[in-house]
Amino acid sequence: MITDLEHIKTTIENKGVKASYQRLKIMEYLLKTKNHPTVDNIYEVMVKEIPTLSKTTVYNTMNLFVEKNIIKALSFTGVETRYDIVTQSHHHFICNQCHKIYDINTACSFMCDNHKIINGNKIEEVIGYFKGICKECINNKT
Amino acid sequence: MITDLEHIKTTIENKGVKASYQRLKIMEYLLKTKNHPTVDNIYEVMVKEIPTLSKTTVYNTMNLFVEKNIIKALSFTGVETRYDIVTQSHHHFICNQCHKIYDINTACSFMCDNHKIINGNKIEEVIGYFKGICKECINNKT
DNA sequence: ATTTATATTTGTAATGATTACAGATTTAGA
DNA sequence: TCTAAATCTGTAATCATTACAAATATAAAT
Ligand SMILES: [Mn+2]
Ligand SMILES: [Mn+2]
Ligand SMILES: [Zn+2]
Ligand SMILES: [Zn+2]
Repeated sequence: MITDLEHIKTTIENKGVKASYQRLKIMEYLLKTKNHPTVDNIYEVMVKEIPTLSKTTVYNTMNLFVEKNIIKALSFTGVETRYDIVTQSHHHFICNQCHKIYDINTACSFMCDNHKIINGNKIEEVIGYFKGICKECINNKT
Repeated sequence: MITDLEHIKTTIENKGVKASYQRLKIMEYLLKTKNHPTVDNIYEVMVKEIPTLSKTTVYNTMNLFVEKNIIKALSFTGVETRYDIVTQSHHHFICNQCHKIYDINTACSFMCDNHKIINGNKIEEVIGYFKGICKECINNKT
């Protein structure tokens, strides 16, 4: 996994985003931990490395990254938006107990991306996710 | 379609909800217009019939109805929660242009409800919806 | 019918995520 | 170095929703 700052720099600059120190470090964090973080998650971790960091900068950076298709914004039933460094279409499993988010990459009829039209309506995006109890939480239940 | 107030009364009382005037009228509205309204939508319409109506009552009523499985709360990517009088599992198409919400009832592999376990995680609920341009908006595009 | 207890409604204040905005700082170019 | 543009920062505003307590309505008891 490439998390070298130079590589990250070229990666985001190729997407048309100037690579400021804050943006680089936030991008590094997103690549390192692919855990669908909230703005708060990112802020809490990054402010330790960048003590002057403002939460507004995290919001601005997330919005910019989404706009430039560097990340995807996910909004599950909860309140806070979550961000996904994996932009290719995939779905998620959200644990009702520990609230962890898992990527679902197995080929699943879930995404019938092949239906381009449904009831006469033109599909541009298919959003889907599962909710339930995750593997870990099942095992931890004695 | 049964929208007679007496019928509505027994319907919601069968679900264990006392049928106050506000609750009855709100339920009547939900049954009449099955358009996945927001709290604001409901309030704006109902306050004309019940001038003393408080928006808090609409919130309280929606939360109670959801709790008692009379309606379902839907949260798409937007901000406001929408409410669905149709509680049986089905999916939706949201128009990116006119923001109308359509029910998708056609048998669609989309909902692989049959997978009870995915990657070891126990599925309790499958959430899915499509986004795109709806039939009407396509036709209105000259 | 009058009193009393319980449930519901109402209005306002609080919360929490996100955005708006303007001043401070950094970066890049002349 | 000097200047202009971009970025960052902190605070105030916004907006959906909830918390809460007082007011009202409903039901039960006398
Ligand atoms: Mn993901
Ligand atoms: Mn529906
Ligand atoms: Zn879990
Ligand atoms: Zn439309």
